[in-house]
Amino acid sequence: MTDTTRKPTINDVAERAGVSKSLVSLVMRNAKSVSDHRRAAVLAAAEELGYRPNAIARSLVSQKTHVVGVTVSDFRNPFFTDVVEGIATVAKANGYQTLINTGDRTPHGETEAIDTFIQLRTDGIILVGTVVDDETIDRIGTVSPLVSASYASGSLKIDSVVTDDVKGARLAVEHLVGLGHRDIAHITGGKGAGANRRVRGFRAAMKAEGLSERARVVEGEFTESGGISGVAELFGSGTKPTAVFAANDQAAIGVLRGLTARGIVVPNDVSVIGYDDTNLAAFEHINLTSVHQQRVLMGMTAMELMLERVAGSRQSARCVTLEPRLTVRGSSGRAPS
Amino acid sequence: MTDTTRKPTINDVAERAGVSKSLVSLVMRNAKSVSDHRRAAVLAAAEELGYRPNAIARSLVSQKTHVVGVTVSDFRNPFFTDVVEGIATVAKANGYQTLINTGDRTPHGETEAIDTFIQLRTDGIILVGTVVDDETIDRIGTVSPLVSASYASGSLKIDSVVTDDVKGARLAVEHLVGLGHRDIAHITGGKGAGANRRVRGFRAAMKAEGLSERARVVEGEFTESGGISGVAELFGSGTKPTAVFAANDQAAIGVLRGLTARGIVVPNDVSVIGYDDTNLAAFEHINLTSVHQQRVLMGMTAMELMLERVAGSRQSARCVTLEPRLTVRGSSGRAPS
DNA sequence: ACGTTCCATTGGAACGTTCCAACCTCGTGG
DNA sequence: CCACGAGGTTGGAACGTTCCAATGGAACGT
Repeated sequence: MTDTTRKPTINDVAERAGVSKSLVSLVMRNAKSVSDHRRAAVLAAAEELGYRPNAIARSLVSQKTHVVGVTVSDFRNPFFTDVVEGIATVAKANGYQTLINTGDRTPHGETEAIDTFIQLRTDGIILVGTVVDDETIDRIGTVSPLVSASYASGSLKIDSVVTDDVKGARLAVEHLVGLGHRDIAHITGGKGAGANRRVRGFRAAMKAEGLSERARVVEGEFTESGGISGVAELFGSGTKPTAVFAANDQAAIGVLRGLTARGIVVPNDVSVIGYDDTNLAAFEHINLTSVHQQRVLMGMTAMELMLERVAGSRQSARCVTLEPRLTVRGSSGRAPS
Repeated sequence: MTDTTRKPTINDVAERAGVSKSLVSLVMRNAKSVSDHRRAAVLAAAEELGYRPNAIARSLVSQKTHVVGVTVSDFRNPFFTDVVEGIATVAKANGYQTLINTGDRTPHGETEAIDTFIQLRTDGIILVGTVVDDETIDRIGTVSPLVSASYASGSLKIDSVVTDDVKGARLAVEHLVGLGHRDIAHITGGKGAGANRRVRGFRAAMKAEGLSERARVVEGEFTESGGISGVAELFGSGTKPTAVFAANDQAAIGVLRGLTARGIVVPNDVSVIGYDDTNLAAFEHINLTSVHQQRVLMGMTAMELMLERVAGSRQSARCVTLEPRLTVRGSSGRAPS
């Protein structure tokens, strides 16, 4: 009562209800061994004062925050927002909050974001499409439960959940070859999470089809401009491909744009395939054939792995692999004869 | 030294460096009145132990968390992610973290999310495109600094930042009228934030043009399906419009889709205008004329208002209005004669 | 030589909870 | 009638920081 602006504490409630703070604490956590009339009195007092338990103080003593930190490399990429949605859904269902941070796509920024989580003592950290190196991941893994989504870390300390990108790339190649394409190019995702596996998958699949020497690979990025510059390189010199497999949907959209600007018609002249099968690909006016990733499931699985770790029910590292599949739309068609 | 797994505390560092915990505290907050050799000793000890200050304990005594809670109604709408990006940028630049939560688009879910923020004692709360009612907003405003983005609350306790949607709608109408259109329809955003203002602006602008009786308004939603059903209604019966103004880009994309399905050519037969001017509108294959909102600026402004409140440098409520402008692309053209 | 000021440093009291051992008060069985 | 256990309740000690008043020197001017 001394200061009317200050938020009421457990002691204020106790005083008003005429009980000890310990009893208020028990009521707030609805313990069973509390008599009905006391419980009612406490709840009434709490209601009257507008008391809300202080999660900060609670965390300090219980050594649990019920918050998991999530770093996401790019907020604008719908792939990531879907993964985050999956994480948030499972988190909320289990009484966890999510603290979201973006590392500005740089290793340094992301490391800083992670450090903040450590200082905040989040119960765990989930990296979505991380760009930090394995050594750093390993180091953090010793300090905090850590799960990586969309990037398979080499570290033995942490869990990860990824799509089988090698297979995803193979699905794309097989589809194109089935349509009669032989000169197929891949625009990579640069240093982005999963980019390596897609390149390897592409090369392996082309080899399996006996098309190794016709496979072209050019360096790109997981962005629209990455796709545009890839097209410039592919169609500037050398044998022009009849099909382009881009490392993600945003890059594929850049490819569509680059091709249109050159007067090349999709899919009549050139077929295009993306990766992720985001909502973008599904828009009728884009209508992009794309390798589907189970994005929301990826996020949900990541959070489930985290819950196992937090509960201490599992010590060993686990890597969950999700199956890709191909969603065929209008941007891929028969190879020109 | 008793427990090797436990995280080191300020006392461990103090002991190792041979100083008091108070001095360690000073070094950690890099206060100036510390001798160089002691500072070096403390930093060395901290480094060796891998000490990271516990932000929880710090918050408890300082009564500041340096975290702001952000509720966002729909993660998948790129408009919101841009606003959040603006918030996060300014927050980070000022040493604040953002805790993001989605209320599952329901008032109840959002209220719950807000309550969690209150228990966590976030320094403030920013609502992005909120769906909760004015009364609740008002109540929360007495407990915590509160800023609403994209929705102008009637509450006098809280700050808000919105786009001048009445003017935005007028820009759309004037553009269409300038192209010779007279039968113009509007598909609304239903109960979404800002939807009302856009309807009012549309009606007012049509009236100003002397076209009140030719204005058609049908109920929609801020989603693709909202646009599709709007088209079904508009072109199912009654005078068919030559131009459709949708309440946001996602709905406009639904409109494009619905029109294409009916064999109606854009913009030759019908012109379409969206709202938000998201990245979607800019995609070459969508190429949508749209009313531009300064999304990132909206987020940045919201966070700046929050900072003023947190610093206590302002008590009175403020409502910042941002200017819309029209981005003309390929989906709007001259009215058919 | 002696106050005075200033700087570096310190221990103890907060902050608002939970946890734990201890304490009543019954009722019950021996 | 007493020992015992169980249910309900309590005060004090954590948790890991920051804040504050106090301390001990060193430097300074007179």
